Amino acid sequence: MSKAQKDKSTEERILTAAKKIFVLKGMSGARMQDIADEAGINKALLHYYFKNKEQLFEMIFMEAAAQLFPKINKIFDSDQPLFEKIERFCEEYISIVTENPFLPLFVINEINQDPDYFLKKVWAGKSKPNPAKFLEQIDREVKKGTIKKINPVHLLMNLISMTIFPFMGKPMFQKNLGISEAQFRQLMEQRKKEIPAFIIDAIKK
Amino acid sequence: MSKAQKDKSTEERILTAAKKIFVLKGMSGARMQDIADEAGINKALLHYYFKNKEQLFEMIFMEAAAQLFPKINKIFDSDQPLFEKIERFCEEYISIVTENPFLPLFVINEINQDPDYFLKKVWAGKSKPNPAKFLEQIDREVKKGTIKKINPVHLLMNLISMTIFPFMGKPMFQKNLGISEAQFRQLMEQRKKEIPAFIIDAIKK
DNA sequence: ATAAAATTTAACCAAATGGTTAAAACCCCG
DNA sequence: CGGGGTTTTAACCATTTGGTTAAATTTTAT
Repeated sequence: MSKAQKDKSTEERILTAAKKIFVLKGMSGARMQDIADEAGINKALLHYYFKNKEQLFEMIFMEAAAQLFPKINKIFDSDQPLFEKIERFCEEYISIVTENPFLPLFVINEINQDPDYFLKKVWAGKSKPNPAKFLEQIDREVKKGTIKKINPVHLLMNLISMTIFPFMGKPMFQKNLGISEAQFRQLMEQRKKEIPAFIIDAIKK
Repeated sequence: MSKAQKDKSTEERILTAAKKIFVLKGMSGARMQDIADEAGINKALLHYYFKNKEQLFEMIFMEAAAQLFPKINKIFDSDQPLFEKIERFCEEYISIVTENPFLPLFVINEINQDPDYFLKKVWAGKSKPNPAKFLEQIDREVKKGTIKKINPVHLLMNLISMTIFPFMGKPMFQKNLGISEAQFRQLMEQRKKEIPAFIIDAIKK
């Protein structure tokens, strides 16, 4: 059992352990025994708290998705100017993911396993994302002549890609560029400013 | 058995089937029975051709990695001017991945499962990537004053992120933006020009 | 035609895995 | 102290899964 868990309640410890294992190995790669071990308990007690693997997985997945998605929507749906939105998105998103570096790969993975099922689950009831507002905002700026002509979808893809992908490709980048953990963190910290600057340079007239 | 496979040799059909299943479900999610079914044969024959799951998986993974990595290196290591390299990379990479949309997620996934093992395997013997040359080239352009001051590592990350990520987030983008298969292909086709233009706009003085 | 190779059938095995159970031990609160 | 919820122990079960085997059948090349 890892140190950080000793004081927490058993249920909390199970959830923390399950998150770690599921996020690391995915649904099919995770073993209930691994989760029990990680939580410092036995399998019987694990099932005493959670009926089965699927139910536990769904809790973890939903929590992970809730950590990643609603924040995007809130920023994109706000009434800030375009450039400020871009800056805020990078800032907040990189902060979240720096603390949970494996979340994006995990979530995207499981979504790819069954897009209809998981995406319906994710925006069930609450914050279904409304990219329309953000896309229209870009369109307006283009027509105003504030920024260069660009298909808003490409701009959105560029923003999200540059923000998220480095975390998914982390081991690859690290091995190929000889980057330490500390250096990687520092790079990601820089990207909070670097990406908005890059984008603004690319689109402003 | 899918139509495209009827004429191919059994071994080829197994490899095609295995690629499809492994790439879709990952090592832990893939079932030997699924591969046999997909290849239109039975499990006994599958093991008649391939000793075990690990050996088969490694062939598929190596083939997938070989499809993705060496081409990057060749472009980055060439003697073309910077802007041409960027254009060529986007062009060729998007072409490859359009025909194999699940490859990047698959490879990145398995690399994350065991970075040391898989990355050692990938650059075993042959094309270990040499990003140094590309990074130095960027540095030279910066010093020459041709492009704005930028950390080459960020530029490299931006380029690779924008090129690859949209394929990994495909279902997410499709659901959220209401994009059909045809529209997605068209968007990716556009990105062959869009990304280089975007980058060049961002960095040229 | 015949031998060799490829393929199917079908049964089987062992290990891994998700899940259950019942009894005992532990712990905390009234 | 006593009882209710918690946790352990340890055995057990059913299913899934990777892998094997042997015999029968089909295909292919000589």
